[in-house]
Amino acid sequence: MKRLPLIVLTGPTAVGKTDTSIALAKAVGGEIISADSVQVYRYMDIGSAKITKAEMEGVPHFLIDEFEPDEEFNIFVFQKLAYRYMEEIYGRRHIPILTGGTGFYIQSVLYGIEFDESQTDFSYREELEEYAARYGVEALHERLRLVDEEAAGCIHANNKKRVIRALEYYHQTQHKISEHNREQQKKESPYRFVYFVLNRNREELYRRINLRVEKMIEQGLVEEVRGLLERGYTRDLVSMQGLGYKEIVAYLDGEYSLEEAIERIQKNTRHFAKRQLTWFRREKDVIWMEMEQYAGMQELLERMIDVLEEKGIFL
RNA sequence: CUCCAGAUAGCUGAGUUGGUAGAGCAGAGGACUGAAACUCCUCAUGUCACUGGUUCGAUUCCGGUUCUGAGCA
Repeated sequence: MKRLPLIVLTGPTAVGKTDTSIALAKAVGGEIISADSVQVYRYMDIGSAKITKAEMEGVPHFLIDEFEPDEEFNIFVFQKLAYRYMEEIYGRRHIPILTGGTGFYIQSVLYGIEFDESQTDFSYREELEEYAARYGVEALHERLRLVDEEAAGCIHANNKKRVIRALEYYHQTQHKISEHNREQQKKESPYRFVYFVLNRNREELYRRINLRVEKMIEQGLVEEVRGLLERGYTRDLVSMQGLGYKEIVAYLDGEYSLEEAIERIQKNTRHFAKRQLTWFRREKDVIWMEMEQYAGMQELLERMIDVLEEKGIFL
């Protein structure tokens, strides 16, 4: 069975993925699938640094602007849609390029992680949430230990969200999530893939992040958030937890000044970039591209195409 | 000028009734398998401004110096 080609292009936020993805897509005849948990939402453009129609330069893009901010979107939904689009792209004899900063999403597609068909059980989550509020996170963790000792050993009691998910998993499937995870971890990718991670030196990356946040404000991030609130999207939505959105909402609610909101967005974005790098470091078969090693886009592109040829992507 | 207050980790602060020091933030590292731009874990030797003195021992007490703030001119 011949493995299908897949290009992954990722890296920490503000590293320069968007520009690179367009150049690469044009060079290899690729179509882009966005692996970004915020750009999928409509009306969230400035804060998510969403690519504009003009910047796309005619390259097809998927999973951008496909959901309303109050629709449920998660990795399960993402994966299903990504596979659907990939099939279409292969049908056109094009190469899918998975681009975006959500490492978890990329992993789910690349390794074909299997998810249970059952729907998110919000009421059960809420029930556990209340249990934790009443008896403490330790007690909740103890409940997990009773049904899945291994998972309890891996998940810190303070990590309430993960503890709840592990309990939810057991509740829905009668199986231990730790066993499920162990099986999924063994998986080999069914694709002939190249996984590029763009990177640059930390100071430079942080400088770019700080600058980008300032630009977002100039471009009207505050107005964008105000618009979202006027449309009725509230701060408790998952989409509104996005970087830049939650802080501006808090500012508009009078919790702190605009200046402080800006500083918080910058800080939180730096932290996010750091977490992304931790994720990518752990991924296997990753090809790191240090941006400062290349004089410009042309040079970077040439190097990437060399790698693609070596790996037999164009076979 | 002041029988005034302060000078402690990159920043902001605690503290040591004299036995060489803790926090928060920043920063670094890590985890993550249906909320993932989420959530969570780990990481501090710093001439305790400088300089004399008292003391077995001073960052901690006393004197002086420098700087900062406040006040008075």
